Amino acid sequence: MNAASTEPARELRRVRPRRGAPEDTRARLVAAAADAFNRHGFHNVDSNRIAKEAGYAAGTFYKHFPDKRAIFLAVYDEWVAREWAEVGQALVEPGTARARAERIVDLVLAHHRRWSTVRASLRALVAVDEVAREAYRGSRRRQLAAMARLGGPDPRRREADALLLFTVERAADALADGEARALGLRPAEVRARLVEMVAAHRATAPRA
Amino acid sequence: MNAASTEPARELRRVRPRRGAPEDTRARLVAAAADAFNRHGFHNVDSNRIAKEAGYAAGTFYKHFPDKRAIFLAVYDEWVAREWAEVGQALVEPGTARARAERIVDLVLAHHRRWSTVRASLRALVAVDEVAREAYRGSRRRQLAAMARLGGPDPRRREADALLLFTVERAADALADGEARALGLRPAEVRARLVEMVAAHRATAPRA
Amino acid sequence: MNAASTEPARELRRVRPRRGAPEDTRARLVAAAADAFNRHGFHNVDSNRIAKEAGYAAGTFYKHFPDKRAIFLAVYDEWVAREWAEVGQALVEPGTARARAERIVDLVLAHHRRWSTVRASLRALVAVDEVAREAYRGSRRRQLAAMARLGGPDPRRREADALLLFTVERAADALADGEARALGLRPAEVRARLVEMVAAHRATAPRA
Amino acid sequence: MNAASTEPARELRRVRPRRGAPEDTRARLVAAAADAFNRHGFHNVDSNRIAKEAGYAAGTFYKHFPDKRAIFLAVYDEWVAREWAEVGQALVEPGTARARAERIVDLVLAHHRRWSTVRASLRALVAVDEVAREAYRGSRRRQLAAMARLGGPDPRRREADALLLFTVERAADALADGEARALGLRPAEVRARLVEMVAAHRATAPRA
DNA sequence: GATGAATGAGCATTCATTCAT
DNA sequence: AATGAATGAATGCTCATTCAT
Repeated sequence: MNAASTEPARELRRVRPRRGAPEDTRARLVAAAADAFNRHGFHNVDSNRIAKEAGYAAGTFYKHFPDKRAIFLAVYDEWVAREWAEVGQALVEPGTARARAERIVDLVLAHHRRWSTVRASLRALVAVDEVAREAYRGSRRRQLAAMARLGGPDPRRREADALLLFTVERAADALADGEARALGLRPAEVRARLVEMVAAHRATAPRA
Repeated sequence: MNAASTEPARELRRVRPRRGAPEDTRARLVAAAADAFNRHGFHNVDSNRIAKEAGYAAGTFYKHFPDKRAIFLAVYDEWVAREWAEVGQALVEPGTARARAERIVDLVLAHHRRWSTVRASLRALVAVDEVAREAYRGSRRRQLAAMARLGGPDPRRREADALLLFTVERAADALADGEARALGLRPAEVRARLVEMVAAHRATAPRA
Repeated sequence: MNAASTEPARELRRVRPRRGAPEDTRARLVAAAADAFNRHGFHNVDSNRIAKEAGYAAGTFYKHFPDKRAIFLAVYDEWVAREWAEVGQALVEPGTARARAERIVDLVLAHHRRWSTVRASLRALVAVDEVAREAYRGSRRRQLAAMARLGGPDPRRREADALLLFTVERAADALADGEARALGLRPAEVRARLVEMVAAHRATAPRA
Repeated sequence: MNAASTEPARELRRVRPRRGAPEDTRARLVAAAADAFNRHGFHNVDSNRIAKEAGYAAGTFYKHFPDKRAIFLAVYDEWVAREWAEVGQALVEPGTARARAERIVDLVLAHHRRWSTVRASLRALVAVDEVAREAYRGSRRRQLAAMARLGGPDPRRREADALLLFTVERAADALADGEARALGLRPAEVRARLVEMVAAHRATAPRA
């Protein structure tokens, strides 16, 4: 009924009960994992540490996830879910196409800033791990399908949608992980150009 | 003076001498590493294996590289050197801007196809490792500087250059690693759009 | 008064009550454990799994058994009790010594077939675990004493009894676990020889 | 040319060189493993401990054996090789059939005393592990074939051979692991009966 | 009596790296 | 320059057991 409904309804208390609801434990583990993966990358995080940082013993981890990859993909799922929810929200808010484009670009930038290292880890994992690849691609397919629905039934635009997506994402990565700054790019200028591209794209235009 | 000069001058014999020139050993190790990293990703390759597949004993590796990261960066250096040499070559060849753009896009696509997994590994490593980050960014700075030189002294175009670079690279990644196909994108259409973007960009225009 | 009296009198209902009689719970756990131990061997079975397969939660197991070894020994006790009951029955049934011998050998073969893996686990455990050793040896002592009682008060025959027991058991193991077949032994021939040995042994002769 | 040729030619020095011949390392690991398995059983021994007790670091183990099962089977192989060599020797030594039978029984008893726990572990493993099963059965097949060769070409005796083998082994186990004593069996009497059985068996008769 | 989430010590295995030869 | 046996810290994962509910 309200935007907050995409947030976990249950507030995770700092002092956890000795025996909590599984979904709370899972959520705490995912939160700790997101943090750890984002700080150190998939391969520099170990499952014992995730558990400990979530406030649990090593073994608890494996009651909730079969392995490290699984929690990584859960982290990915959560990131995607949040990003889509917010972008979806931004798309239906009133205002000019440009205002919408600005909101979307800023949202994406914020998300990439938040998930920068996890993003890089994910792509590296996807390159090499079949299961991760399937999870990733499924998610991407749904994302592109959603974009297509926004733009009406012109299948020839699929490639245009994808290219815009790629550009915005790659630029957001560069802004998020410091590459843009290292290259001497002015963030505001990059952002402005992204906004322009998004605004120009029919997918963000109001539905006819 | 010709493209072949970027190739290793010395032909690496299959049957290596028991005690060869250091640069040959190094080259063989880098070649084996490139292959392994590209097949399995940085973290799934072990240094003993690289040595063995290059035809050496485990210890030999550490006579030529201080650690695994170092040889990974050497692989990166080689990839970049080859790509730039070829793209540089393509830029000065005669023909229309569109023909040049096609050559460049095809070159980049070929390179991304060849290095797809290493690319993903590199970005994951860069996200997390200071030394790799410096190496990567230095290389990127030089690349952007080269693009800037092509386009004349308009500093405001720096961001445009970078965005084009990002788009082409990200799209090439998607084509190379199967993401494009998984998303139902038509490779020819993606390529055509990239060619268009490159051709339209002033950096590929003949120098005034 | 009849053979069935060694069977659990109480029929274990499939749908167990949330809170049943302790002996029922125990029986269900032992049955599940027997099955699991026999399928995978003592060390490849975990107590949580036993509980779950008996239809209980992990903790319930420890309300009824102090540890995994204890339930294993309970399984052993049950196997022994059933085997003795049946063999004892066979011994008092009418017929020739040979017919009795056949019944006994077939019974033993059937039991070994049923308990083959548990038997191997037991001996491995006994070799290494003091408590299991005591339980096992007590049971064996009673068994040999029973055989001795059958044969009258000739203490010099103790070794002969034991050797027959060993031979029949070892051969039954080989038939049960596939070793005999792997060695190219003909089951019928092995059985025939066992029957002969048992028939010839005075323990199976009718009491004087 | 002499019996000693079945012994390792190379004397393993207590103070090992930092970098020895692989076969020495392997031999030391197998010796340590034999000891450990025999003391604590397969499942209560860990590979790190084997390595440490052989005087090596944990990782060294895995340079010589793929896993714990492999070294266990190597221990088994060595035990079998030694036992066969000694029994083979005893069979061709001069003397009466009875003297030969005594030597053989005593040899087998000594071996079972030495390997008692490993034997129990092996059978438990064989019950549950395909690879161990194959290794075990191959070895047993060869053993029975060797017995058959001793006794001439009477295929109907295969079962008799096997039953004798089973009886001697099982009794030797009982004597070795304390079961015989616990059952009140007199070792000398058991031994005497075994000798008798072996002497009576044609396999130990001099070749016609 | 039963639950089931949580525990935490333990274990098999890996791999970047060293160094005596 | 090359070898390759050896290292040992690290890590993913298991499982018997506990205890608050």
